[in-house]
Amino acid sequence: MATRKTKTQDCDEGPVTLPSDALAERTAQLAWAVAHPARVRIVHLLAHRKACVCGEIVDNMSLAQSTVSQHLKILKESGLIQGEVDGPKVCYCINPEALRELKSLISKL
Amino acid sequence: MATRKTKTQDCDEGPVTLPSDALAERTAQLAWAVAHPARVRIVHLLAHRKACVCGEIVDNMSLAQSTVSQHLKILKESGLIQGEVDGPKVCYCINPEALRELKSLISKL
DNA sequence: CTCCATTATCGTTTATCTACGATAGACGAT
DNA sequence: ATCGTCTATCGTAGATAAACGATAATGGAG
Repeated sequence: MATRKTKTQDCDEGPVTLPSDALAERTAQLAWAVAHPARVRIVHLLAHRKACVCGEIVDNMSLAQSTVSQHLKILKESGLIQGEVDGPKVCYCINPEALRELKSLISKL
Repeated sequence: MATRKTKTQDCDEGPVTLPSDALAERTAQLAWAVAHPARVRIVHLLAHRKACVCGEIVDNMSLAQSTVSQHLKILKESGLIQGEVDGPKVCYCINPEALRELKSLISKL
């Protein structure tokens, strides 16, 4: 333990509070999912149109189709969005529960 | 076969709503700052102790000092935390405004 | 079956992150 | 001035991300 007894007026001496490892990792995981402008836009888009979208996402993003597909995969893996096959197309939609989880975890920071 | 597919039922045909580029990028930037478990822990720690902390952070994290310092730099660059030199030590504290901004941006997703 | 549209995946390149040890700089104390 | 402490930076290595084009896979239409 360091010998810091004097002049601690600047520092709060309260107990150290850290989130559990699992919580911190989940928070980081969800935050990371929206840690890219393209993914922010996708989440925003899906969150505001209640239902799914498909290749429209690509049209609204100045990125190659394969790149968008990769971002969609990342979002899907994080649980934030879900994809449903509808014929040759795929409809994506928000997973409201995961989005709520993200908001909740961030709000508790 | 049905002439009309389920698409028109599943998909909201409303206008496409996307956040402005600047907004999406700021959201991504702040999200990225907490997109690592170590940085989540640091932010959480600083947010719950009102004032600053220094090498304690290192002690509470099973990472090398240089690595922690790098994470602190990232957080500082994002604006989420601030560092104040106090003699040979450096006291870090949360930037409440930036933290509020992060929470606000995420909550609006 | 063949063609077309839609997505996902592969392979590659480039850039960035993450982690560490070593080292330099700043400061108080002796 | 020198020493010990604390923190930031440098240099490096390995892993991962981001972007693209090319290609495969799926399924509807003709």
